[in-house]
Amino acid sequence: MTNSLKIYNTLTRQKETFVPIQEGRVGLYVCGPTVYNDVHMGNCRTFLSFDVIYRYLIHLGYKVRYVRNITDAGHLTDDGDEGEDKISKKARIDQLEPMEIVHKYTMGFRDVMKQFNVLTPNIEPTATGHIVEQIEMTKQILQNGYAYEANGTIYCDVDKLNQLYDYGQLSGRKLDDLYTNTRELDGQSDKRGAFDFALWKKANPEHLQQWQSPWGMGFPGWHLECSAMSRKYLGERFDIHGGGMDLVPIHHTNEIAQSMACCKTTPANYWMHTNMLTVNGTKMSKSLNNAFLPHELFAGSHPLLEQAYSPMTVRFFFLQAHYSSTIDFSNEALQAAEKGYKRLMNAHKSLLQLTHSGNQTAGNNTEDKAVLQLLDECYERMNDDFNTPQTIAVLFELSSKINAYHNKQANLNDLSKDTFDRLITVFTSFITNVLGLLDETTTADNGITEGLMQLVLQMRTDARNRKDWLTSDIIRDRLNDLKITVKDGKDGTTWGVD
RNA sequence: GGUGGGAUGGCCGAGUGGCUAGGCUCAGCUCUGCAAAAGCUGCUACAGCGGUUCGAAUCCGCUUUCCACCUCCA
Repeated sequence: MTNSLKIYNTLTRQKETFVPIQEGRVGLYVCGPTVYNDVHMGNCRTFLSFDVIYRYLIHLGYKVRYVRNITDAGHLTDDGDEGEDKISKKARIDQLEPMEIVHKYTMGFRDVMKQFNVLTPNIEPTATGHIVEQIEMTKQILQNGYAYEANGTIYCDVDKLNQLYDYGQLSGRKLDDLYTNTRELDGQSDKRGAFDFALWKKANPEHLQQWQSPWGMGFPGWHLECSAMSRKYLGERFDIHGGGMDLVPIHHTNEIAQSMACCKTTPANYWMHTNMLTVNGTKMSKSLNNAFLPHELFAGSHPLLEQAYSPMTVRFFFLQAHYSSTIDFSNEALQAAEKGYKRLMNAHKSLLQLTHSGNQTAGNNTEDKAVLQLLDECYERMNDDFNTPQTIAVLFELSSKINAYHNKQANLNDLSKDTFDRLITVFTSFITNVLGLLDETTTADNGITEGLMQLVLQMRTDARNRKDWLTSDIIRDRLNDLKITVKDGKDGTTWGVD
């Protein structure tokens, strides 16, 4: 089962069978957030996508080391040499220490990830915690002759590297074409080639974040941290490197350049890229002012939002599209997702309430086989490049069957005990472990709510037995006012929270 | 201008050269004291124009159109 996993590799532009470097183990690196501001929903989508990828790899039995960095230094705001550090710019504006900014937004990011039920990576390294490694890597690249110094800044020599390998392979472009078709940029005076990029930048005295280096006071370049940290924790060559699609042409292209220049190897075998979240067809981004913050979504407090949407509704909404497709945010789509999510979770709840007679012989072989087939399909769909929308479609088909068993519209004893047990195991683990969906209606109140509900529903049942429809309907209507749905079934009455 | 990716039924969103996506909405039926929930059924699409093929929404070409990247961005 595990060896049939296929992954779309940006590097080769095709789906490939996943073969880990070390059998049974996976090294996974994902580019994390720059903590100079709140993460918006577009950022979250990427981390949610890779969360499911991480979860499924674990589910398949792999021992995974998942590294996702926190960028707390570097990353210039401008493209020119006079650019300013994002972290220090924000610090100056807010009259705060850089470390204060970084701490605040790191905490905020972790809080949001927790709300979305995103698993914590095994390591969350920070750029400022790995200055030594970045200096070391810069030294090696200089020694290998693929970098040069100009006024205290170290640039990577892309032209020379391009003789070693195809620099533009990841983005599917030739360096020559890039030269002829790229707009002229200003302020590149120190660079020998237009696509050379800084490994280490000289810092001006007023620069808030700077460190001692062999080339004077400075700070690491835009892309070096990921190369240095992935190398440190996963090795010079590891299995999967991921991130948002917008990182392909510059950031990831230059990460490959750095690894080639330093270690003569491309860092990762499989490159996975998640697509963008759009709003009204346009990419969500901070600069366009169309970015929702997670808490605005949960509270419904953004002008474009008609209502609040829960974290699990949003998680489910994202998973209904493939990670490699754009997905458009709209109230209609989210409301549909909210209902679908509840339907799925209710089916799961119903499944856990079913009891099987224990008969090992299937009462209906066709039905038994159909269920087993659907359970296998869950794996087939996920093995096909983590196709969550198709997996969810299969889970909905199983939901219809579960609901029918639950409401005595179909006979549970059509299934053998083994099939029933497998249904519970697979359905539950896909909902809970693989897709990471939590039941938001569950409350930890020591069963008080459930006890009270049983009391109320018993009173209503008594009224119904007396044909006292007035009383029974008042109870039902009042519960509806509290957003509690009463469901009269053949085996009695159950309830659920809207 | 260059490069890449799209255009699917009322909405969202998968997918494959011939076989049901799925969810939401809507209509009908069953169940029900009535409803709700649930099950079943129906509405049935692949931007346009050519071409390849026994057969194409799926492959090729052209057209229209949208988006992303080429500047930090998940």
